[in-house]
Amino acid sequence: MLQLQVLRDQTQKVIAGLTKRNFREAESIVNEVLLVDTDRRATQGLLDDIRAKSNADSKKIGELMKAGKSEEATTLRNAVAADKENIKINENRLADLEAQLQQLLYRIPNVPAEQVPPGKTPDDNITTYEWGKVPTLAADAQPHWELIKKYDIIDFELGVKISGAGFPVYKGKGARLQRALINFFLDEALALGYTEIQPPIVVNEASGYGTGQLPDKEGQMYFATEDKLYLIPTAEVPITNLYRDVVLGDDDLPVKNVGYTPCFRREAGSWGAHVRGLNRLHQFDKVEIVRIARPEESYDVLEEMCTHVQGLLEKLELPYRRLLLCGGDMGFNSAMTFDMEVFSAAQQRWLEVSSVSNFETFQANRLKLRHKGKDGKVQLLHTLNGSALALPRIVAAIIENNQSKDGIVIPKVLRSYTGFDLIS
RNA sequence: GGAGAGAUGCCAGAGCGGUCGAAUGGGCCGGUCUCGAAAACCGGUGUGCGGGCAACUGUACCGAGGGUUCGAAUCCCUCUCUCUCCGCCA
Repeated sequence: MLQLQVLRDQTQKVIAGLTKRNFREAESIVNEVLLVDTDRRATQGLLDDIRAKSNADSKKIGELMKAGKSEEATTLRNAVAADKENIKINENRLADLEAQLQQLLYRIPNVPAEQVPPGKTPDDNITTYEWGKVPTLAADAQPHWELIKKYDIIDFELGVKISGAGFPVYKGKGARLQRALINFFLDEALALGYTEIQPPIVVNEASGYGTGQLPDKEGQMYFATEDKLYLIPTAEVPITNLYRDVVLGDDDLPVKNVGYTPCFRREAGSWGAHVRGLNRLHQFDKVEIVRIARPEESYDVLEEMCTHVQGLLEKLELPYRRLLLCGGDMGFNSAMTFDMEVFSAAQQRWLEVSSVSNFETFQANRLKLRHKGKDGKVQLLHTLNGSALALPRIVAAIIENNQSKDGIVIPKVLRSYTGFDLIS
């Protein structure tokens, strides 16, 4: 959620930024916000004045009663009663305007950072870095959904039986590969000074609002109606919400958290040819890094996070490219996002395995996550997060790129974690 | 699931329906003292919104939401959460 103050002070800049991400209603909705806000402030001014008068009169009534001047007190009492009506009317009006404002603000996406290129589709994303050589596979190379059957390591049919489509069962070396990757990712983050968090994997409604899944995206989350709890779509939600309504001091910064959780996504209506096998699931595993930083440092932090993620891919010997997302391809909350994509030789396509974003104050404003310095000044912090990494597509890429006539070769860094070199 | 107790500022903990944004203690920050520190003493120490260049000022907030009253942290109702005991249990 954008800050009203920013909307007021930098109206044109905001509109220009929103236009960069093809948010068509930008101008009209921002103007509506400004209009409602003006009304809101006028109403509050009026309300405060009436309240001030009413408070003063009430106090006076007390004094008059004490002094025994009950007639004067009664007169004043009637005056206050009239004010009370007026207060009620304006309170309702104010609440109404605030709700309107809130709804409008919820609809406005974040303003892209300066460096974000304009554009509408993924074709407009800019490749800022590429690493590794795409392996040349044998002519009979197979996609992972064939290989997992061949080696019997991931079973979709079994998943369908006990849960449904998109809930695979990992078996034997498949399960061990999963566990190895999770541990590897966590250890790599810990080595960089991250604190490991094991959060709940269901969250309440307030948390959904805090990180921006609610309102509007409730259709993407599984919901336990009896207890009004949402299954998390990413660890970002619980880990970032740890800091909801929190004022951090200098000693609390920087915040560097890492957490492994399963993630649940309904992915309503997004099934098709491109989402075969592990490419898109209802439940998958992910190690997420979450950072909270001072505004002036957040872009350095973003770079640091990207470097970390790229390091993971390099250690896994997976060829990848780094994309700076264009305005039109960025998520609603993000000010700047880098995607890491791994090339799958067998599918002959790039697979997104990580998305690293700086939300600037967009989430912090909703969360009321602030920093209070030694000078006593309170300001919103910046939040960032990134996958480091999401498992299924990494697994898909490893299986496909490392296939050989002997079996699937486990990347060297993982071998101490898996306990085996080969899936055969 | 059953019974009871409670929810107040960074923490602990007071608070006859008006003088309570809130005693007191601790913590923290600043100062005096000191070569330095401790102790002691003095002062300061919430957030949102509105107005103001600012000093400052109006208003709201004592778990959340309603209600009674001229006036509510204080009375009433509902909800949420926490704690204790019992039951169940990984």
